[in-house]
Amino acid sequence: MGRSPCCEKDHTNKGAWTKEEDDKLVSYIKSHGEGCWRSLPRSAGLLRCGKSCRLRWINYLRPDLKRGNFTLEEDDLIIKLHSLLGNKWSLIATRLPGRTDNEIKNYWNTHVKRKLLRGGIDPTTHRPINEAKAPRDSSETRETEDSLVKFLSFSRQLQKKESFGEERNDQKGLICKKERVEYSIVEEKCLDLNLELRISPPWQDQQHHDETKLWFGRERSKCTACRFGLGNGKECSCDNVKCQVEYSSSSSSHSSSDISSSVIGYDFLGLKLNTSVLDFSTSEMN
DNA sequence: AACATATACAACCGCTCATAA
DNA sequence: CTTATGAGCGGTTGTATATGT
Repeated sequence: MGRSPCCEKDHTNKGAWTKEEDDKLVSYIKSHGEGCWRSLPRSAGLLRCGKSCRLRWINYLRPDLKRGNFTLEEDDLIIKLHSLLGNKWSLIATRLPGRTDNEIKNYWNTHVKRKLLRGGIDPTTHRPINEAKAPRDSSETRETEDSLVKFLSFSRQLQKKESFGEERNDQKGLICKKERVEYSIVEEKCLDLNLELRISPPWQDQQHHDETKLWFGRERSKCTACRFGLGNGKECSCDNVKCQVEYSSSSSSHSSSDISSSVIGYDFLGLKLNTSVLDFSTSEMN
């Protein structure tokens, strides 16, 4: 026995919303609030499916939506979050106030994906395209990070130039150099993603939490493994003394040899991190 | 000007998950 | 425990607009 349909399809409008429908939906939600989407269309006098109303409200009519082009910072954040979370658009959207999952998804598919490809990065794996199929090890983790940094730099230059009317040369997407504007982009060496992610084990104190925040912020420059709390483990590829101290203190209950199969902590989403390589697709829910 | 193709994005569809009965 | 239901998510499609030929 199949599920009953979410709404009566025969008597509902489909396709683009009219101004009148928008007004009805907005005024109804303003006076009654967001509630039962199934019954809302009838109550609001709309010949629409509840799902359609919800989508229209969330993606287009909500007053707190930020319209307009994505900023460079939003661009960077989306790329970084996607490298961590994959196609979890709703999670990504929670980190971009005023942006919806649908908007980010569309933006990704129409803009970011193409830019990554142009920069030689596989948009799915966030790794260099020519190495996308090779097995991952610590040196490649570092290369991936380097590629990401290079791409972000490239992306910024491209966006600046495009905004000043630079021409793109043929299908290869090459930039034609013009004398007019030369931007010197000083790219910070570290990825400046400040998610306030707390991947460290829950027993750790506030001081450590503050340090973790620092590390994910601009102040520290660490390898990927260290930023994910795996410092000095086999994934660690930097010689950051701070990483080594951190690793030895946070892993006092287990040896470095067994960390790969241990629960190393919980991230901000409540995902249990239990492998040496941060892989959200296989992490269990806490 | 007319047509073809590419692009952007709103909207839809089918599925999963959470929850109440 | 099972089933029905609503909410939400992510993939896909449809369509308007822009650009190229």
